[in-house]
Amino acid sequence: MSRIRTRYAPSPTGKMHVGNLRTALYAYLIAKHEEGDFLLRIEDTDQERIVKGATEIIYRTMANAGLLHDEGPDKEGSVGPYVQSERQLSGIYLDHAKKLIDKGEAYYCFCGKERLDKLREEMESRKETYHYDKYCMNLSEEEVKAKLKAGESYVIRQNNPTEGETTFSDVLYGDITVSNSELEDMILIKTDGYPTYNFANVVDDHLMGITHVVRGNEYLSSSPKYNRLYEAFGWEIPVYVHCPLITDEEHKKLSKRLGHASYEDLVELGFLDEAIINFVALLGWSSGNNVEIFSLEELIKAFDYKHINKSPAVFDMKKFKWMNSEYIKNMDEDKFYPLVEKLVSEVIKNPKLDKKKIVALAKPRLETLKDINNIIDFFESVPEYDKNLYTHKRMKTNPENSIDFLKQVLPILEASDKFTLDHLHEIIMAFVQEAGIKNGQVLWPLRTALSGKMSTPGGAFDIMDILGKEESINRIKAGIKKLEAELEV
RNA sequence: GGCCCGUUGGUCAAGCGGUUAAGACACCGCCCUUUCACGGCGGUAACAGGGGUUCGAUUCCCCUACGGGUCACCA
Repeated sequence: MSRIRTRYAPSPTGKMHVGNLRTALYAYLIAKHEEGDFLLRIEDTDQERIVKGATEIIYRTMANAGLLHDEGPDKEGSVGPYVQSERQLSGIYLDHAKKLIDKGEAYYCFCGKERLDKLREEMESRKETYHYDKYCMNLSEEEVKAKLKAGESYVIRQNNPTEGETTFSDVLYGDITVSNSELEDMILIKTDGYPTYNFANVVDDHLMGITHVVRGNEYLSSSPKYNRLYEAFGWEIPVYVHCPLITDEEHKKLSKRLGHASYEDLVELGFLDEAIINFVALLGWSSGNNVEIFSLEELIKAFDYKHINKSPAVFDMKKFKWMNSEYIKNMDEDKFYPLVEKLVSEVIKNPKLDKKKIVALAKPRLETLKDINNIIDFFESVPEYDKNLYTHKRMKTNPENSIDFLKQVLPILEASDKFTLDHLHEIIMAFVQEAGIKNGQVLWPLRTALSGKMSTPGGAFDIMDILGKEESINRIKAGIKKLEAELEV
């Protein structure tokens, strides 16, 4: 067995879509599982669609995701260059196309847009599927030479048989056979001299020694044409791995409109790199032994591409959020804090508040990084709230008795010189015991007055510990005032 | 429309001729608890339909239905 080589071959046309990311990930995992090579090749043969900066996005995304390539434009190997527009300069694509012409497997075509449009129209009106009609196949060698000499613009097309059938094999989908009459004489070299994706892809995969072609399901139906190209060249056909689609909740292809289309969007929404990789890996693949949380290293070890699913997978935001929260919970505080420091600073301005403590408290309850501000904003200031927040059925508290409880604890807190977690716990609990009431009867009103929120990270003690004595007491007083004002008839 | 592919609970998914058809997310209930959450325990919920093959089909074959992909000088 030769060394496995896979590649990720994106076009620099924008952000990195989740579907592409998964294709890249699977290609990476397949190679690394067997200690093979993973290459990055930029397919920029459509000069019009190139988006400036898109290549940088690809580099950045791959790096952030941890999908490090062994060879690529920025990491030269022995089969470079790794950018198709650069490869084009040496004329390899045209040379290869000409080899095919010599073998009768391709031909020059001089048909202009007008004729093609007309042809298409005619066929459509007859309800036939459009196929190029091999018109230029009938040109004699002399005619071709004359046209070339005259400088007529041309393309080179693949010459596919019209009878018989072609079979190709995919590891996941098995043998797929199509009638040759379905095969279009696809264009190999465009008028501008650039190869089409279809052609460059095959040529480069072969020249770069790619053993496993990993790509999206959408290429499944064009694969027979690729096979014919390999056969025409007499090249060894690679192992095909066509990955299933990723869809949205409506079972439609993921789109940008949903806001979770690209890797960058997900990061923007507050998802962690590791969680994204983990989740995307599980969209279409499973380890088979009930493990779901995988680091990239663990994925490499566990990944067996023969277990990739055939059916499309829905990108479920809920499960994704759960997974992200798992990663957040398990992260070291020191590593986590820098990730949210900026966000937290937008909300917590009071220099007396210990942001690290606040973050530590909020961390276990986050689904995404972005959630944090809505959870901790009350530390900065108490929001407007309804007095009925003081009502708690199980604690048997209500606005009326909350006033009493708050008034009773207030002097105890005021008298305390220490405001540490332990000490607060001690003095409040002593009071609770003495008064013969339930913990919640004093703690619930306290927490409400301190936060003005239905739910908070941590409890009354944690909040007081962070707020400090002065602010805590002010808030409790404000709570009493509010209740008195609102209960007054 | 032609061609190709797919179809196990709401979602992700185990299963690869004989199972009480796993597990996870979500949902519901209970417990824990100063709230929510976390955590623990439990529950509801699935083999698209119809024919074969077989002693026996979720597993193999065919048909239908539904879903998706593809039909460019885009990748």
